This record gives sequence, structure tokens and C-alpha cells, in this order.
Amino acid sequence: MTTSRPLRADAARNRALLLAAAADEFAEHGLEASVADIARRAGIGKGTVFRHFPTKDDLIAAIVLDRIQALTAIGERLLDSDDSGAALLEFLATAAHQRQQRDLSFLQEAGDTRPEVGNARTAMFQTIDTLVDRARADGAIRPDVTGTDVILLMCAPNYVTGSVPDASPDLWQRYLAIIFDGLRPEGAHPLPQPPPDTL
Amino acid sequence: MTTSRPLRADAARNRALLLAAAADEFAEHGLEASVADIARRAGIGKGTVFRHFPTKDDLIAAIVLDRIQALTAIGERLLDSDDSGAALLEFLATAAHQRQQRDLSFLQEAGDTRPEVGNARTAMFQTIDTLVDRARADGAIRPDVTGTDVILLMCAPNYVTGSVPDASPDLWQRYLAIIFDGLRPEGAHPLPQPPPDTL
DNA sequence: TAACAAGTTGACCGCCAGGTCCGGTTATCG
DNA sequence: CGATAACCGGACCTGGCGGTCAACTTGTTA
Repeated sequence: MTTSRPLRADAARNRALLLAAAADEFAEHGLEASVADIARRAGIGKGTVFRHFPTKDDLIAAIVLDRIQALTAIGERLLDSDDSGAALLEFLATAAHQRQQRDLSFLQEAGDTRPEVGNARTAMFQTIDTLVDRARADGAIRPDVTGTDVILLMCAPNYVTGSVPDASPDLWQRYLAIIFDGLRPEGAHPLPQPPPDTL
Repeated sequence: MTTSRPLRADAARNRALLLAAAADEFAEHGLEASVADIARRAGIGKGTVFRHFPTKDDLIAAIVLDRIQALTAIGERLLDSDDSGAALLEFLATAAHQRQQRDLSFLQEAGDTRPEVGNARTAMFQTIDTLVDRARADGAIRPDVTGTDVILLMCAPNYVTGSVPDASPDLWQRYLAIIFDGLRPEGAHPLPQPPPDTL
């Protein structure tokens, strides 16, 4: 973690503009948004983008890393909650709400092969595992679901909602509620397949 | 529906090879599979692809249309079932199983602006609506979910499963079961948002 | 304020995927 | 069997993308 020289004032401003613009553009058009569009939206030249991030994947990784760390922090904080079931639900709500609009499923796909992202992801997975273990121990969720299940399902509300043209921005809450009802112990039917072991 | 001239023998064979290869390639690599790869897989030239389908989107539309119609037929057949809840579950299982492996969420995105696809989609939606109405009338699913909800959720099991590297090909069944448990009346909690009206 | 390093920019490059086209091939029918 | 039209194929075109670079601008610091 060598911080080298401090960034020049305008460079720091441009970097912030760039990150914001990239997040917006990715939220609207998915990861295939072009670097030129991002630069235009940020009001900077395309070359500047590549000065801050040598590769488009590096840009994506930076945003993804930020989101993962933010989510992990929230999950960590929720570990102190009294109601473990409500804590898990709130975590899932935050996760769904954070990445608005389009896909940007930063859980698996994006920014792999970048060790920092992989490490952050692993940390987040561990936090989720703990959150789920507590909820299960308290009987807030059914005994046969695992942390991996929750990790996989946590993207679903946004995905499901993503294809509705004029949806309310809170529509994801409806599907999170339905899916979470499926995670509850009441009225649970046996599951036909074991959970995956590797992610 | 003017059938014009019957296709020449080899042309019909190539068309069949092409459709099969395209379906496989799309299943493996998603819609961004290249036309060149599809042609190579089918053992035909790239020009032949564009002879049968003027545009890649036309190719996609053809496959999507076929899938939609097949699904609609299955749904129609399941309307005769005694157990409306089991019928709905089987329909969702068929839908999830049909489009194996990767995304290919042919419900909304793909092949829009093509009227035939839109019409077929509308027909499928109506069939699903009927299926859901019966299940709800029989108390097999909770009263506050609509056909639109089911339409949106039906892609989720495959999506969720798609990002697991070495998943069992039947893993989607696990998540379909969880989500379907969320649709059941037992232990249902009130939903925070109304369903979308337009699709 | 002067001088330099850091930052910026947009023209430019190579690549790749969709789409075109025309010379060669082949099924079909009288 | 032979003529013809339908069909095939791959070289070619084109546009848009990620990424590079050298000339220019600007924040910084002594």
C-alpha cells in the first residue's frame, strides 16, 4: 500500500468525476458502456481515463472494489444487530438498492483475475456467511439454506426488475420480499438439490 | 403467412444445422456469440447465415420465437392438469430447464421490435396469467402475487445459477424450489410494493 | 515568478464483429 | 441430360471499440 506522491488537485477532481460518471454509465448501460461515453459524461478526454486506469477492466475493478467494500462494511455493522433475521434482510435490501438500474452483477463476473477484488470478494462472502449462520441459528431462516445460497440469490431482485421498462425504483423490494419469504422456515418444502460447494 | 416456394433440399438442411448450432452457441456464450463462430460450428459459410437471416437479430428472433412457442404449448397443455399448483411449478421447471446454461433471457430483451415475437410473447404471457390465476384460485400460491410476478421471476433460477463455475446442471432446481416456496401461501408476509402493470 | 514535472487531450492505430457481394456450385425440372 | 435459378462461401468492407502517443497545458514548488 505505497501511497507514492499525492495526486495533483485537478487530477484528483478529474478522477472523482471519472469514477462518478463511470458508475452512472455502467448503471445505465451495463459493463459494455464505452470508455468514450464515460469520458464524455465526465467532461474529460478519453486519454485521461487511461491515465488513471490503464485498462477498462481496471476502471471496472475500482468501482466493483468500492461497492464490495461498502457492502462488506454494512454487513459487518449489521452483525451487531439484535434481530439476526432482520439484519440479513436489511443487508440484502442494501445490496439490491446499492447497484441501481441495470445489472452490474459485481459478485462473480467482473474484475476477476485481480487479486484485490478477489480478496475483497472473499471477505464479503465470509461476512455474509456469518450473517446467514446467525439467522439460521436463530431460526429466522430455514435450516437447509447456506450462505452460498444467499450470495447467489442476492442479485436476483435487481435482475428480475431490470427488464421492466417503467418500473418504480423500489420495485425490487417486492421481489426481495418474495424471495426472502422463500428463505423463511415456515412452510419450507425440502430442496431437491444440494447447494454448490465452490464459487 | 405466405410460404412462397419450398426450400431447396440442401438449403433446408443447412438451415436446420444453422439453427441448432446457433442455439448451442448462444446457450454456451450468450447472445454475444459471433456469427462466424456459429457458422463454423454449423459447418457452413458465414454468407449462408446471412442468406437465411438478413441480420443477427433475425437469427436470434427465430430461436427466441421457437422457444416462446414451445413454452406456450407446454403451458397450454398444463392447463388441463388437475393440480394447478403442481402445473405451475412444472411450467416454471420446464422454462428454467429449456434454456440451459447461460442467460438467453428471451422474455423481454431479445427480438423486440419484431412484431411476431411480440405477439408470441403476449400469447405466452396470457397463458402464464391463466396458469397463475388457477393456482391462486386453488390456494396453491399466495393471493397477492400476479402473473406478471411469475413472469419476472421465472428467469431467476437460471440467472442465479449461471455464475457458478462448476455447477451441477440441475442446480437451478434448488433455487426454483426456494423461490416457489416464496410464492406459497403458507408463511407469506405482506409485500411492500405493488406489482408492475406494464411489461 | 520561473521552470519543471504532472496532467490533459484528441488524433491515431489495430482489432474484431456484423454485414455485403460476386464467382463458383448444385439441386431441380423439363 | 442440360439449362437454369437457387444456393453456397469466403474475401472484403465498415464502424465502433479499447488502447497509444506526442504535443500542449497547468498545478506546484523553490
